[in-house]
Amino acid sequence: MSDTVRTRYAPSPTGFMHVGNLRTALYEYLIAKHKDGKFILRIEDTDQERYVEGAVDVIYNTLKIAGLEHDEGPDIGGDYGPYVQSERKDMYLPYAKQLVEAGKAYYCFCTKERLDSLHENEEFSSGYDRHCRNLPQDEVQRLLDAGTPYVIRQKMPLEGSTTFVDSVFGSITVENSELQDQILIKTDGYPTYNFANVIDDHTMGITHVVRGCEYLSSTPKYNLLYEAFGWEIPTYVHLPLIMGKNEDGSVSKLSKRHGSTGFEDLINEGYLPQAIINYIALLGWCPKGNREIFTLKELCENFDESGISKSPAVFDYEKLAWFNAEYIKAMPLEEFAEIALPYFKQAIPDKDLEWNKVASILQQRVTQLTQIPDMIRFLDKQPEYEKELFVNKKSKTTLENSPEMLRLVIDGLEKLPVWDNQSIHDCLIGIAESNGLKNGTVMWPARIAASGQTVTPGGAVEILDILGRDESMVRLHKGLDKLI
RNA sequence: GGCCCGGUGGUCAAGCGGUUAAGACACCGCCCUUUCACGGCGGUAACACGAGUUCGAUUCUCGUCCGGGUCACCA
Repeated sequence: MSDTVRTRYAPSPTGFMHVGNLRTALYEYLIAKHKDGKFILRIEDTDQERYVEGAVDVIYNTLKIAGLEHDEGPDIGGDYGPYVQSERKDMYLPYAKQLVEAGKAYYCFCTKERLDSLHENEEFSSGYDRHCRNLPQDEVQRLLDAGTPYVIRQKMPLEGSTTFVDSVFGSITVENSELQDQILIKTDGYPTYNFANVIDDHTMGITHVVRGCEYLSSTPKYNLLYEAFGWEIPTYVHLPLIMGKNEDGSVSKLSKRHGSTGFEDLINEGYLPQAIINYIALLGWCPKGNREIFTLKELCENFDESGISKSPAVFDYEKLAWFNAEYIKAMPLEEFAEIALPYFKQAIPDKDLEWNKVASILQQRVTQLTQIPDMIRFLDKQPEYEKELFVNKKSKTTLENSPEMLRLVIDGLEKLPVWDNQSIHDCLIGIAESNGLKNGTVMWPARIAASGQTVTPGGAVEILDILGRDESMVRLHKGLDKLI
């Protein structure tokens, strides 16, 4: 086997892609691609009870939108298939039996009920008493022949300790007495997650096992399995958890109550895939320099495991929004206009404005696409407004001088031969100049009359331009009427 | 509760025995500007606590406290 790095993303199809999972997938991708390795997708569907229709497509879609293209997987094949655990079902039992023969595992015939009752007994608070661990060979055979339901459990050493090295957390030692004789094969014949993982990772040639650090404490069991088979232990990379901030200020593992935690939810809230990827890449990993904006390709080039942090990180929607705004500002106008169009139509379904102009005034001030409708609705229907809006200290506008300003503006604009940004601009600036006024003194009333609100995307000139001559004149006159 | 892991400003974080303890988001102020925003400049704000090692600890060791994870026929 070559020394190519092979990582795998092994989600179970639940129909929901949590950002924590996505971040794991991202790091797996980056670790592989940084070294020109392979990123493999494997579907872990050994839990038949939790199967969700269409959930696999959610995984494909997310990876595609996020740009995390896998090199091998159920949909595209590869040399190590099949890539769906349920299709590999028959592979696991022989391995488990091999362990039984080697004395590293054993059949357990305990019923669920008996185990449950053990839970209530303090003496066996672990919920297991190793009842079947030393069953005589002939008794085992007798029960097997009788068709008694069984599971196969891993036989943990009763004493000593197991040490493993994680490339993020370093060396970790656990007493073997802490380890339960975990189930390898369930009654239904399916392997448990932990067992299937080891078999699959080994048979698929996975070199780096990347996963959330909730698996840190079960890693010794994995190693005991690798050792029992005489297999090479992969490099472990355990990632710190992503937390969410609670209302009382405390933190806990990121979940729905903290807001949107699904990739799809975030997209629906107007965040760009690249911005999400960029942000979560930096949640738990720090590049060498001070740069923060990275394309996926640049992340691949710059990623290195030594920058992964050990402590959990709180997901911050404000920082995500900042990244999002940066990505929006950086894209070509045409591209922004295209992705923003649905939001334009949402606010103004019936009118056909010059969307490129709308996009150009919006692009520099949008942080989430979903904010767009509220920002531009006034272009379609002017909101009711109070005449007090005309008063602005900084622009030196009052209820007294505003009517005059509007008259000047109306007179000036009426004479314009062409209605475009440049002409309107020159006209308004000209009015200010020839009357010895601040630009703002002219612009403020014009913008208020044109929009009906104090905060607008773009200034008076842009808004008048977009509204067009007719609508502009109607609004300016209406503003004037309001004042006199 | 046992075991494992972590603890630098509100958040993400750099640091790896000697620093004025970076940078980013957020916040505040100023400038620019036809508003808001953008942009520019500046500011507030941190090494959980207590011992020890050391000439010297944010950095190393131990304890305390706090936070998290894990103890399934779930993954």
